[in-house]
Amino acid sequence: MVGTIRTPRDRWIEEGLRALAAGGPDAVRVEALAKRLGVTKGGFYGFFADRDALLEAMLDAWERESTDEVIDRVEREGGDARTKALRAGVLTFSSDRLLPIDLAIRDWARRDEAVAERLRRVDNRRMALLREMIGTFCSDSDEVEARSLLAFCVAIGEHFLAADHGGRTRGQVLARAADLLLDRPSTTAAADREGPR
Amino acid sequence: MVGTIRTPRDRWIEEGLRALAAGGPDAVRVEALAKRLGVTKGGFYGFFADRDALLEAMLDAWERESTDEVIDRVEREGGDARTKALRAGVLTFSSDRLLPIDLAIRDWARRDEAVAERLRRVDNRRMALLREMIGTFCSDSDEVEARSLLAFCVAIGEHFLAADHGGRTRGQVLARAADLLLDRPSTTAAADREGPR
DNA sequence: CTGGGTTTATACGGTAGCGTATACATGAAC
DNA sequence: GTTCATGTATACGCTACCGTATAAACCCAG
Repeated sequence: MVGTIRTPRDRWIEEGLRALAAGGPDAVRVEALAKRLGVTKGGFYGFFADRDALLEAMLDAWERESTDEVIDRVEREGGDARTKALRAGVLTFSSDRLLPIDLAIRDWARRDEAVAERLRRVDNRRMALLREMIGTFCSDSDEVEARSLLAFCVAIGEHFLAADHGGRTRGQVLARAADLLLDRPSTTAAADREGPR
Repeated sequence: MVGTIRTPRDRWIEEGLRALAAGGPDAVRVEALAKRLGVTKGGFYGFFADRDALLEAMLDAWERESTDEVIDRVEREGGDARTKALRAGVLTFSSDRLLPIDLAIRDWARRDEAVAERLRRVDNRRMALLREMIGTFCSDSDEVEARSLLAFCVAIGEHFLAADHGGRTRGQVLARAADLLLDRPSTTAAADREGPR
């Protein structure tokens, strides 16, 4: 090793993910990233063969970060299944950093089969966590699957929806939806109902 | 009127929506549309001031088509609330034409406030239909809202999810999820099998 | 058949981005 | 202090696209 690396490979990936989150894959442009990093694109092609190689590396980083790292951390901190699955969801879907990247990749996957394949791997691991959590209070495996899908869809779909809720906040409605999905008596009930089934 | 219009304004909008559905707003490029229409961009600037004007017109067309037209048709064909809301959903979310446009606009709305505002108008009308349908069998308005949100999120989120379901098809799991949301006894009850519906 | 308005083709200048080539700068090793 | 690999700046050719200008093609009215 001789010359000091001022802008290492990881910085390009990090900045690329930021651009992806902000504007989708089309917004990941080598010269724009360089400008944001305060350098020119001179060094870029030492780390990456071309723009596509950066996109691949970004997806690698995202995939690792949103599966292994999240799961490692969840396992390390322990707790029961419900606690762990909840923490996994929080780590992913409440992260100002990971969430926008996640959403951008979901849209990207609709148009690129290779991206869809990666997303499938990640989503399957997340679904496994959801099944584990919901399986703690529901024994019908078909219903576990349905509730897990509902939970996952709401975690994602919520961010693609623009509807208002007549005086209620989105958070309030989501809380009530979680009660339904997790088969909890509603915490805000009036003349109250009960969860399905 | 003299010269015949070979490529009327609507053709540009239609082709623009196709490009939007296929590749997002960045894929709507004047010269690319012209090529697909078999002309050059010569006539484009007679109909539109610039590319942004086309994007606006596309959004206008989409907004009208996915609210007024759907709702007119639903009302015209009649039926009870449940039937009508269901038909509205089918018209929008089972359309090979409208669905991909809808999804593309949802992603677009995350980055453009003006698009988000339009989406809010459309989504609010759709939510109203859902509330109406779910209100026919559920009286707690908070729960109606929660179930409507869940239904909407699953209708959208489903397309942004890549997970598998362990032997089941996505359709089967969705059918069971619909049973839960609509408070129907499951049609695929506990111990048995068979397809959706 | 001719005139005139409308649509389209073609050509242009400008910007932005990719990928390459090449020279410069840096700092650890010797 | 020299060496030298490595990261960086700069310049280049190329392509794609935008928006404008202008000329050609077209079609209907008269």
